[in-house]
Amino acid sequence: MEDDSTHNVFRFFTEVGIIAQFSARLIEKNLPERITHLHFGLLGHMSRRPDGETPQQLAYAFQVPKTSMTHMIRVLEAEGYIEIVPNPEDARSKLAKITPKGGELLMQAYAKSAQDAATMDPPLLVAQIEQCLEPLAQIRAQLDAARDKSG
Amino acid sequence: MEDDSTHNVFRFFTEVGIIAQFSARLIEKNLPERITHLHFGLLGHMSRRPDGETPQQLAYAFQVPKTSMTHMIRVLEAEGYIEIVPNPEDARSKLAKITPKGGELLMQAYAKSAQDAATMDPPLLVAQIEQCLEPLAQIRAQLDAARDKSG
DNA sequence: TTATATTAGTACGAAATCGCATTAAGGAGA
DNA sequence: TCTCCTTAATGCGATTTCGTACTAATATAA
Repeated sequence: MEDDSTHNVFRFFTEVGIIAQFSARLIEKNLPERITHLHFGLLGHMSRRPDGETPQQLAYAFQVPKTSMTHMIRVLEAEGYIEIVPNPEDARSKLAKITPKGGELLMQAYAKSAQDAATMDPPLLVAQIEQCLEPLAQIRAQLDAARDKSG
Repeated sequence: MEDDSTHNVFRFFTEVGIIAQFSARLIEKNLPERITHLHFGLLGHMSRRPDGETPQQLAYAFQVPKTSMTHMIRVLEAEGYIEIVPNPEDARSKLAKITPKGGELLMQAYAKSAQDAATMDPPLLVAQIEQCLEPLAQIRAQLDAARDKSG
């Protein structure tokens, strides 16, 4: 990779980092105390997996340490947004499932954040966002693949 | 914003969030204990501003609370990567400046991370990255503008 | 079967994050 | 000049993050 590409890659990471920070704030503005955008992401993830997922799977999917996931899950459970049940296939393990209350929170926060995004001033550049979507998905998939190879 | 756009916006935020997480890890792998990608970003920022910046300015630029910035700056100073000098224009304030040691760290981490990025397997999708760069910059600029209006 | 290695989750502790309240300096008005 | 208001930074404390070490259950192998 020659110098110019290197520079572009770093610039890309910088832009992505800043945008991620903004989107996190956008969502957390519409979440209760103690619930972060990662919790929101967890609820969304679980809502697509009604059978539940293990803490391990969740930690992997969200790229956070297992201990951090333990803590996040505990917060969500304490607030009643998820429930933890034993894993019938492995007594060491557990399954985390979203509750109706969690689904409710997810919907509410989604709707409010969508509203905020829609009424932003100056308006969100939806055309640019859609233009980026495919390449970003490819880049992410490639990063996933590289992670799986190296650890 | 109709439903489809809304969905795309959220999907965009999700992809961006995951990629940001990956890039953070990529860089932190080449940084000493206790130094994060945010510290790396701070050093890069300061390297372009030899006269230094106030903690306030840095907190704003990186969108973190002032108290968090106080702490990050303290870590960087304790390790000798920056120096804190009084602000000649305002005795309440201070200026944070990168030191030669900090510049050294910045270069080293940059070089190593560039190497890692270049040797990734499967390889980084540089074409897609460059394709996203402009739209991402526009999106970020627009988010900056929206932030300035509302707070 | 029993010993061994691996794996899921967590307890614990050090460090980081960040909201609230405080201190000190700057600025505006009488 | 003397108040009063605002602002820069920090002290403090509750919470979160995450590395290390541990426990319990599972898989493997002799």
